[in-house]
Parts: sequence; structure tokens; C-alpha cells
Amino acid sequence: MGRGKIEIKRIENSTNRQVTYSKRRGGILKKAKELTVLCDAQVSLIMFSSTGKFSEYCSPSTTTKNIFDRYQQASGISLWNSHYQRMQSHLIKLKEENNNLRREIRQRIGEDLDDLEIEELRGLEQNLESSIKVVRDRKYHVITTQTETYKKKLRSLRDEHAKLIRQLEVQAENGAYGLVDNGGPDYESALVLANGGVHSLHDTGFGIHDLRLA
Amino acid sequence: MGRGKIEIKRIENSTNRQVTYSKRRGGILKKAKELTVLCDAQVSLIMFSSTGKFSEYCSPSTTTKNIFDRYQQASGISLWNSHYQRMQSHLIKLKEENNNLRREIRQRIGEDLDDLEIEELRGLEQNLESSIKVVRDRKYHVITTQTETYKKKLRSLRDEHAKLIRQLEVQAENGAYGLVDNGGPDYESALVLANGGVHSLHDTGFGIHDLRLA
DNA sequence: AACTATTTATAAGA
DNA sequence: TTCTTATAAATAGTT
Repeated sequence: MGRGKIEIKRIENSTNRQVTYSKRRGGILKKAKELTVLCDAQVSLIMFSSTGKFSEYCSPSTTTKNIFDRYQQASGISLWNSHYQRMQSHLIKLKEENNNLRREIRQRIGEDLDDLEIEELRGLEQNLESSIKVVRDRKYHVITTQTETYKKKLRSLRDEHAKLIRQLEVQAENGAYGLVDNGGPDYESALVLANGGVHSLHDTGFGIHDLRLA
Repeated sequence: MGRGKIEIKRIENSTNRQVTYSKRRGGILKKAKELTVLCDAQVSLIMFSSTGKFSEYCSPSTTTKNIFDRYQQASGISLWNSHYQRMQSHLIKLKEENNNLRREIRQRIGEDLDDLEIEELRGLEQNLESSIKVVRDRKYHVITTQTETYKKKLRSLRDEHAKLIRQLEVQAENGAYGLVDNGGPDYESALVLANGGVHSLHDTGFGIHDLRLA
């Protein structure tokens, strides 16, 4: 539709190609708009020229994303399936893993035992027993360490205290002030207080296993 | 371009609209193809008629997905980010949950205890103790039920056996054959066998707690 | 970017 | 839907 008929094949002259692209781009955009208005259609048109220039048209009643979504539905082609699928299956795998973990915990808590066979129950019991042993050992270790720390602190405190007393005694011998020695500080009370009080050892869960450490 | 000039506005007559859509759809598709060939361009054209009919064109040198990807780059609009983001955060949430569950299990198994305070260790120990109690109770219940079932079976077996013996005795009294009674069947052995053998009760994990049930 | 001779698209009718 | 055809619109080559 011009001064001469042209064959529909690639225009080799680059400038010509550019000019034709520009003209026809305008034409097709106009057509798309007209189709939208006249026929109440929804159109998405995306073009890249051979030089990479990008143009688009999208019917004002919708969005490009919307058209893409409908396109996927209509064509059955999933545009971001590779990404999406991989994530989806990962999600499902994680959920399943999660459920299994929850189930294991529930069983370790003593729920959800109805499906277990007698052998599985036995296994679980033994497992719990060995676990409790490890936890108990760890607890003892923590308590021991803590107690040792307190003992050390107490010892250094006592040493310092003794030093002070000696100094005072020296002062007293040398001078004006009298000194009453009440038999030394109450180390026993101090130790108990450092451990959080005797009640915490007996009444709030340390149990008989802790007594030999107190 | 027709018998008369038309105004570019929605065609109210539905049939007319359809016809015009069909004609112009062909026209714009042709234009898209020509643009592709003449100008070496890449074009994606997607159309939905007002009745929902779907058509598309895509330059043969590429794919719709490819055009979409380029479109996203060129326009800066992310078409599936909302999806993607939601899945991504879900994924992260699940992973975190998973890690926490695993950690809880590890601690219930007696691993990974180093970070726990003494109070947490105490809590864990008590928790495990109560769990083991529930598991043990359940085990007893299963064992008891199983044993009861075997006992019942055994009783009915014994009854039947006794009946048979009476019948044989009647036959013996009535006739030709002698009958040697060796003191009855070995019920004890039968019970033990029904429970899977005495060894399974003592040597493979039922433990002292099971003895009163055996 | 304009111009315009021509080709092409299409509105209306069948 | 498809064909026909008069006419509007698009555009190739030119300036």
C-alpha cells in the first residue's frame, strides 16, 4: 500500500528497515487501539525492533500481567513454570518434612501413639530413656561447673577477707582501735546463697539426682 | 476503509462487533507477521474478544515467554513477582520452622544441649520424664490388650479341645478303640508360644516393667 | 517529517 | 461464516 507493491521479506537496507518499522509500528498500534475500542477486546502487543527498541500497547481495561495470566490459562503454556514448579515441589517437600518432624515430636511427647506397634513403642521408650540420661548428665555437668565457679569465687572472697582481717589486726596491734573477731564470716550461708538458695535445690525440680552435688 | 467511514467507538450491535473483530483480528495478525518479516522485529500479540475468544501471534524467531522476559527487563515491571515473592517468603518460613523442629528433636534426643540454661535443661528433663511415662503407659496398655486377646483365644481353644476329648471318650466307651489320656494338653507352653516366646519378654527390651503382665 | 500514488484493509451488503 | 466491492486507511517511495 504505497507507491509500489513490496514483497514481504526482510528489508536489507538498514535505514529503510528502520523507517518502515517506525511507520508500521504506528500503524499496528493504531489497529490495536481500534480493535480494543470497536470490538471491546483486550489486546496486548509487544514489539522489539531489530535494534532492540521496545514498544507496547495494552488495552486500558486490563493490564499486561492480566493478559499474561489469561494467556497462560487459554494456551496452557506456563510461562514461568520452570521457576514456579521447582519452588512448588520444594514447598511440598518441606511441608511433608515438617509434618514428619511434628509427628516425631508429638510421639516423643507421648501423643499420637495409637498407630505404633509394640516394637516401635519399645524402641521409643528406650530412645527416650537414653535421651533422658544424656540430658541428666549434661545437667549435672552444668551444675557441677556452676558450683565449682561459685566455690572458686567464694574461696577468693574468703582469702581477701582473711587478708583484710590480718591488716586490721595489724592496725589494732599497732594502734588505737580494738577489734572483735566473731569467728570469721558465715561461709556456709554464702555458698547456699550463691547457688540460689537451698529451696531451689530441693523444691523446684533439681530432684534427688542433684543432692550429691549440693 | 470500507463502504463508509466509521467512528472509532464501541460497536453496539453484538453480531456486528463479532464480525468486525474477526475481520480486524485477521488484519492485525497479518500486520504483525509483516512487521516481523520486513523489519526483522520480534512481536507478541495477544487478543481476547469480548466473548473471551483468544488469539495470539508470536514472531517465529522467539517465544512468548522470551518476549515476556524481555518485556519485564525493558519495562521494569515484574509480572510474576507477587507470586514469586509470596512463595519465597513461604519457603523461608517453612525452612525456619523446619530448623526449629529439628533442633527441638535434637535436644529431645540429647544433642545440641550446649546452649541450654540450667532451667531449660531441668524443663527438658521433666518433659522427657512425663513423656516416657505416657509411652510406658501406652506400651502397658498394648501389651495388656494383646495378652487378653491371647488368653481369650487360648480359653476357646482349650474349651474346644476338652469338647473333642469328651467326644473321643464317648466313642471309646461305645466301641473298639482304646484312649490314652496323658493328662491334657500343655497349656503353659501354648501361652508362652502365643506371646512370642518367653525370651522376647525378658531379653529384647520389654524390661522389668513388663514382668507383672507376663 | 511530509507528500502522494498506490496498495491494502475493511464496512456494508449479499 | 465467507465473498464482493466501493471506499477508507495505510504506507512505499520520494522530496
